[in-house]
Amino acid sequence: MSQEPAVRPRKQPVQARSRAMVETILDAAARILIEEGLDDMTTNRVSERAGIGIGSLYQYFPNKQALVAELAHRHKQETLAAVKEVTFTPDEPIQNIIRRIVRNHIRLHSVDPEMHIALARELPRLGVMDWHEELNHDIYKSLRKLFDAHPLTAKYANPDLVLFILRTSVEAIIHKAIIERDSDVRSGALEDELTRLVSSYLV
Amino acid sequence: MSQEPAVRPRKQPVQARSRAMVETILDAAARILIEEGLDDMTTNRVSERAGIGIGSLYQYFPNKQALVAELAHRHKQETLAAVKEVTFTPDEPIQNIIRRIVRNHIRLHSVDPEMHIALARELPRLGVMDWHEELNHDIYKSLRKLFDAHPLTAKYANPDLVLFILRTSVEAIIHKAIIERDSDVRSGALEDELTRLVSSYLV
DNA sequence: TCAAAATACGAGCTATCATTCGCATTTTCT
DNA sequence: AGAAAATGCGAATGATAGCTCGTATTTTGA
Repeated sequence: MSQEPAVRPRKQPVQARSRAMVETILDAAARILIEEGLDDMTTNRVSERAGIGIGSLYQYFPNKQALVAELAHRHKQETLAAVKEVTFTPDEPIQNIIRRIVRNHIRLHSVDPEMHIALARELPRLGVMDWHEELNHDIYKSLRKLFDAHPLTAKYANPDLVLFILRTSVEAIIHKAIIERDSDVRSGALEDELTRLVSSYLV
Repeated sequence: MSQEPAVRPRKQPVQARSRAMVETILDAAARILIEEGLDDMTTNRVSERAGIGIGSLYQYFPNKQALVAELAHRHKQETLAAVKEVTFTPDEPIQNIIRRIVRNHIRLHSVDPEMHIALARELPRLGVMDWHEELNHDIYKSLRKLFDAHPLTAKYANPDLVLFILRTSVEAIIHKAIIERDSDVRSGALEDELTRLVSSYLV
C-alpha cells in the first residue's frame, strides 16, 4: 500500500522556509477548522491567520479541498500510528481481550480529539462518508477476529448483526465520551464500563 | 408548552393557493436537502424546483435559515407525535419494559428516516448541536425512570455513566441501522438484539 | 558575483448566492 | 363591476469567497 496522495500540493516545497510555511498554513487551517468550522475556514482567512500571502497558499495547495484533504490525511496517519491491532490467542480470558480492544479504541480517539471531532462534523458533506469507517478498520478487524476465534460465535443466529451492534456502540460511546465525559475517559471508568457492556452482551 | 416559532414566515399565507405554495416550497427544499445537502440547497434552486418565483419564496420565508428551521421544526413535530413515553410499574418484568423503550425509540427513527439523516448531517454546523438530544428527550426520560424505579440501580457506582452509555449506544445503533440494516429493522431482529444488549448490561 | 530558480505577495477577477424591489396578476369583498 | 388586498414574479444588487497572475524578493549554485 502506497501513501494516499490526498490531493498533493501542486508544487513540492524544497527550501526549508517553504516547508515551514506549509506547516504554518496547515496549523492555521486546523485551528480555524476546529474553532469555527469549514464554512468560516476561508482560504483568505487561513492565509491571514498564518501570516502569509494568499498567493503563497495556492503555490502549495491547488484548492481549498486539498487543504482539508491534507488535514484529514495527516490526522489519519497520526491516529493509525498510535494504534496497533490487538493480537491474542483463543485460550486467553475473553475479558482481557475485550478490555484490550476497548482500550485500543479509546486511545485511537484520544489522538487530537478536537481534530477528530471537527472532521467527523465537517467531512460527511464532502462525500467522505467512509472516513470514520476506515479509521476504525483495525478495531473492526480485532472484533471480527475475536468473534471468529472464540467458540461463543456459534451461539448467535445473526453474528453479523451482533458485530454491527458492538462496533457501532463502542465507536459512538467513545466518540461522544471524549467530548462530554473527559473525566470518565481519564479515570478509566469508561474503559471498565465498555468492557462490561461488550462482555455481558457477548457471553 | 406553546409551539416553537422556529423563525416564522414573514407573512402568513391566508389564501389557499399561497398555503399550497408554502407546502410546495418545503417539499422541494426537503428533497434537495436530502439528496444533495445544505450547500447545494440554494434558495434559487428551491424556487426553481418548486416551480415558483424566487420572490414568492421570500414572501413567506425571511431567509434561508428560516426555511431549514421550518423543515427541522416539522420533522420534530411529526416525530414526537409518533412516540409516547413508555410507562410502567416497578413490578413489571424488566425485559418487557426495556423492549418497549427500545421499540419506541426505533419507531422514533422510522418516521421519515431520510430527513432525519439529512438533518443529523447538516444541523451540527448551524450550531444546533442539541437537536438530537432534544428529539431523544422522551427516550432519555424513560430510561431514567426505569433506572430510578428499579432496585438494580443501587448496584452501580456510577449510574450517570451507565445511563450515558445506554442512551448513546441505543441511539447510535438505531440511527445507523436505519440506514445500513433496513432488513434487520423490519424483521424485528434489531429490536431483539438491542433488548438483549441493554438487558445483559443492566442486570 | 550574478543570473536563474524558487519563493512570496496581494490586488483584483469571476462566479455564486442570498436577498430586494418595483411591477404584474389574481383573488377578495363590497 | 371594480377597487383594494393579496399574491406572484425575476432581473438586478451586494456581498463573499475561491482562485489567478504579474511582479517583487530571496535563495541557490556555478
